[in-house]
Amino acid sequence: MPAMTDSTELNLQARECLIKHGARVTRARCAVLAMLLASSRPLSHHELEQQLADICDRVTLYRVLNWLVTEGIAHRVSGEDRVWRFAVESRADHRHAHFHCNSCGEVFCMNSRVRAPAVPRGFHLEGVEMTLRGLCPGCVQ
Amino acid sequence: MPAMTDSTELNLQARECLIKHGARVTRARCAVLAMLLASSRPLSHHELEQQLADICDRVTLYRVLNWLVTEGIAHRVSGEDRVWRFAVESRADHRHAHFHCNSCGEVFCMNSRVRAPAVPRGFHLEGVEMTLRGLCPGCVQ
DNA sequence: CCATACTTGCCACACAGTTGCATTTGCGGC
DNA sequence: GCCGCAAATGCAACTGTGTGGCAAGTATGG
Repeated sequence: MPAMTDSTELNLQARECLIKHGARVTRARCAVLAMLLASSRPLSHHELEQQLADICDRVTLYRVLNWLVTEGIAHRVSGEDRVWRFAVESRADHRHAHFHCNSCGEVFCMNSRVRAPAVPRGFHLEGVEMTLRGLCPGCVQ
Repeated sequence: MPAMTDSTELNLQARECLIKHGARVTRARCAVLAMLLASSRPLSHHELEQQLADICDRVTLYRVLNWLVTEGIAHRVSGEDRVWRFAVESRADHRHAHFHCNSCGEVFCMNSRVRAPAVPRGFHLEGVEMTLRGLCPGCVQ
C-alpha cells in the first residue's frame, strides 16, 4: 500500500475537492491544494512559490490561495512576520492555536482548542486567534 | 488641576522615561512616546505619522519605534492587516489579549490575562499572544 | 469540436518597512 | 557658553508582500 503522502493520491484528493466545490479543475489549483494537503503545517506564499515555480506564476498563486480561502477550503494565518500562511481547513477545528517558532520562523498548528475570554461591555466578539511563540522541536535540538 | 492627558505633562513623563533609560532626549522620541502615552490603544505607524508629520519623517519614526521596542519601553502588536501597532509597555501586563475590530480595523488592549495552553512534547513555549476579532463599541452602534 | 466564461500570465502598481550615507544635533567635558 | 564626537535624523533608493488591469489561454457544457 502506497504512503498517504503519495503525490498522485493527493492530486486525486485535490481534484475531488475542487469538483465537490463546483469549481474548474486547473493545474494551478490542483498543485496548490495537493501541496497544502501534503503539509502538516501552514505554508507561506514563498514556500509554495518555490515548489510551484514551473506550475504557475506568483500572481496566480495569490489568486488561487485567496480563492481557496473564500471557498472555505483553506484558512489563513497571519504571522508576526507580516506573512500569510495557508492550511487546509478540514485538517482541524478552525479555532486552534498556532505555534510560531522564534528561530526558524515556521508556524505549526496546535491541537488545543482556544476558548474565548469575556470581553468588556460594548464589544461584539466574533472570533479568536491565539499565537504561541517559542522554539519548535527542530530548533530546540 | 490640569487633565492627566495634558500634552506638557505627557512630554515631561516621556522625557523622564528617556533619561531613565540613559537615552538621548530628542524631539522625535519625546513626541512619539508622548503620543503613545496619550493613547489608550496601540497605534499604527500610519496613525503616528499623520500626527507627527512636521516633527520627524517616516524613517525616523520607524527607527524610534523599533528602538522603543528593543529598550522594552513599548511593545508591538501584529494585526491581521499585516500592520504593526505600538503601545507603551507599562500600561498593562504584557500577556493580555488584543481586540481587532473587523469594521474600522482598530486594535484595543483587553484587560483579561491570557493563559498559556499546554504544548506538544518537543516545543519550548516562550510567549502567548491572543487576538480577538469582532466589532468595537463604536462600530456596533 | 465549438463557444463561452472562467483562469492565467505578464505588466505595472501600492503599501509597509529597511538600508546606506551625508548632515545635524544632544550631551559630556572644558 | 563653546567644542567635539557619537548618536540621531533626513533623504533617496531599495526590498518584500500583495493587488489591479488586461490580453491570451483553457476547462467545461452543449
